[in-house]
Amino acid sequence: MSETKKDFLRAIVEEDLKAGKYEAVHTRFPPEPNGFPHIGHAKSIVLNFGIARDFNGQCNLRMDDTDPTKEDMKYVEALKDAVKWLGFDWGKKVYFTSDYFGKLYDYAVELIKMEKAYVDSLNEEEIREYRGTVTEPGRRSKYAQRSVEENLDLFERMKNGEFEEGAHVLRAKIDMASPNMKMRDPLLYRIRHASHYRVGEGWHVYPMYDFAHCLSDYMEGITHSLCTLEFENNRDIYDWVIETLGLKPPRPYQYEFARLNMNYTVMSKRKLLELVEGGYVNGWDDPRLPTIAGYKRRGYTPESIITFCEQIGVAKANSTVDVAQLEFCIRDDLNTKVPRVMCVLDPLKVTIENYEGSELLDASYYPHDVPKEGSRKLPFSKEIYIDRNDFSEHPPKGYYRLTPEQPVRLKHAYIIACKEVVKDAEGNIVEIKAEYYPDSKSGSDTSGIKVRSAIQWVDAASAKKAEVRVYDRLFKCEAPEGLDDLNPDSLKVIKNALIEPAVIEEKPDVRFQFEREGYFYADPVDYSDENPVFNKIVGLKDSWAKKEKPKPQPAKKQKQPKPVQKEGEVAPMSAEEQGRYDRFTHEYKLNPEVANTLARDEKLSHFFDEAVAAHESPVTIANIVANDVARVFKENGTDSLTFGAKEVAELAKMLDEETISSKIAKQVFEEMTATGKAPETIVEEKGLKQISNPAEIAPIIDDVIAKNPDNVAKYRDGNQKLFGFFVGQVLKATGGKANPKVVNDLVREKLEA
RNA sequence: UGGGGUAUAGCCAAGUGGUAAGGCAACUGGUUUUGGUCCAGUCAUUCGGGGGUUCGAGUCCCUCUACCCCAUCCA
Repeated sequence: MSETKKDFLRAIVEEDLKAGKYEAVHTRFPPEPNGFPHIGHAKSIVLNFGIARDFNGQCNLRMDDTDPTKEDMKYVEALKDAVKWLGFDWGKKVYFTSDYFGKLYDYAVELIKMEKAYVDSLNEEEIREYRGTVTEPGRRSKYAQRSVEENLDLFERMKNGEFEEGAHVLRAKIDMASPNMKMRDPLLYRIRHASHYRVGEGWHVYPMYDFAHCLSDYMEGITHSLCTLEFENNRDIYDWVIETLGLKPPRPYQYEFARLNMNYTVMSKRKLLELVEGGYVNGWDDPRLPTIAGYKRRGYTPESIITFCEQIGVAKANSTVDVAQLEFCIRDDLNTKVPRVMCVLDPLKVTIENYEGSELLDASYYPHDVPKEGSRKLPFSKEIYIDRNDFSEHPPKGYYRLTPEQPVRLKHAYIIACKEVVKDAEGNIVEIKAEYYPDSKSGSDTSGIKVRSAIQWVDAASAKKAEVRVYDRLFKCEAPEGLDDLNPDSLKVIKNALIEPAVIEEKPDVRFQFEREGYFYADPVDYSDENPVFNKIVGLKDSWAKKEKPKPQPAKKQKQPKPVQKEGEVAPMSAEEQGRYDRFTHEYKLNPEVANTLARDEKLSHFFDEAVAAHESPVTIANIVANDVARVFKENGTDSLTFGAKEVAELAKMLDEETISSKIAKQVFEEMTATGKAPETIVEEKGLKQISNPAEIAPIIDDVIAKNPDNVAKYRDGNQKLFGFFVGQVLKATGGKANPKVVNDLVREKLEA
């Protein structure tokens, strides 16, 4: 993990490792076994196991099974299958939160003893009511007053099953007025008399996610607990539990990333379940579903899914990935892997009138650009089938295939020409009578005939009948909202496709490219040699189809007039703020924006006044205070400042006297906030005084110009952007000390010369 | 409405004050016995809007806007 691009999570891990915060990284993939895994899980699996692999750490597979009413062993198996299928190794054992019920209970008891948790006996409705709303604080239940002894007794009896469900809950005692709703005395345990799929009947209380998850992470020695964005608000509880219990380090920290969304499909458990239970698809492994089982059954390779997950990256912005990206990954993977064979989806009979007998043609399984060996014999005789799409009686412009006037090559065989089109009573084409050119045999063609296209075909006598299931997007729109958006043509079953015999007799693979059609997979469930069934994995790119009927492209990007953005109202200033503002603008002649920033912030105003008292240079000081000091205040708060107004005044003075450049001033300021040293000392120690002597700067510029002839040419060619590049290079060469104004002038002068 | 997040091309996404990476999609052209692959090329004067600071801002400051998450005894 060095030269490859890092996502923000890997950056955090690397930094923590470098800082010695942990000895090794330890992640976990913690699904609740209450549904079948989908490609969103794959993203998380690839992330968690991938980070562990990249940094030589470990990744646990943990079933987060704290709700006995929802979970089931079949989901555990499905989850394990998914991880295994993707090629990751969870080590010795699968972890279960349910294995920690005992320890978790002990931690809860500890919290009660610390008076940080209490048994609440409000009912569900009351609890909701007491919680308040996002704008109003909640209020604490009277039961929060219970003594430690009473809480201990009650909690134990809850565990023993003495109470009805809902009679009591265990809650953390945090803050009912917290602006974070999650922190308003979150529930830790609830009573459930349900039987747990793993631990059975023993327990009558079950821990909640917020209590169990952080502690499970801690107990397993997890270092980085990665979860999706919707848990951002839960992070405070995560930290609270670990801190309140005073657990000894190292402890895990939670980081959040955006979950995967993809267009033309749905990803939520609820919606997926609706599709399956409603019979809109054929089970959890329906190849149209974005479930791991679906992709697997459809014929996707684990490699392609992993590549996809790596390509889309990990970030914090909610986004919807184009399914075309996934399709690219599987095509790209299969292109170099699978044999090419011929299958005719919509057969049209062709009789080659001047051909007699039969022969076996040599045909490689792989095209010239795939470095793999292997071939089969292709039977050829008088009667063959081609695809109906590959003949056109009245061809559109640009049609390369067979027409009454245009010959075509039969892939791996001869060139044929159409002699007669046979139609039925309704005028449908039922057969083509054709002629072949004996000297045009593939590999030894001396006919000199040029054709535009080579099409797939099968020999009538030896071809096998096959069922081909052609899948299209499950939904007809990018962001489906409900069942109404289902694509009625998402599954097309072709019963009478014809396939060359070698596919069944030789079985060179289970995945194939059906030449010129796409990639297909022998269905692992329904396939038999007697009744072959193939699933379409993905089609080939088809630039002819695109040309023939162009998609209704959303009107080309006309330089649209920028949508005017509504501007909200700015809160009016208080009298006090207004007073400061007036003073700053009149007395000190500050720019209104800067004055505004300062005036609206009491601490900044005060800081500013103090600094000006030390050095009478209001404008310079105001700029530093309103920009840089404001940032420090924002980031670190105003307590524990390492510098005071006096230091800022000194900095301003050096700036005013041009001892240092504004660029260096930023650097000095950083140093000042980090170490608390006086600006003069920093400048002195690091030798940061500005270089303004042109004689000193000029040779450096010459050097930069000499080293970048390409960019000089580009600049002189009119690429004005490069000006900044040269200035930057010169500044870099001088450690930022060159006076940028002088550099600018000199660079311009020399470049224009 | 309080709090927590996010905003860079049609879709993802790098980018930590000095030339707006990369992938997908799209579009040219070349090679091709797959209208595939491959190869060469095009595709952001600009980073949600407006101001400010700076020689220089996608990056720092102020402000506005839009979207997502939180008031399950789910996770």
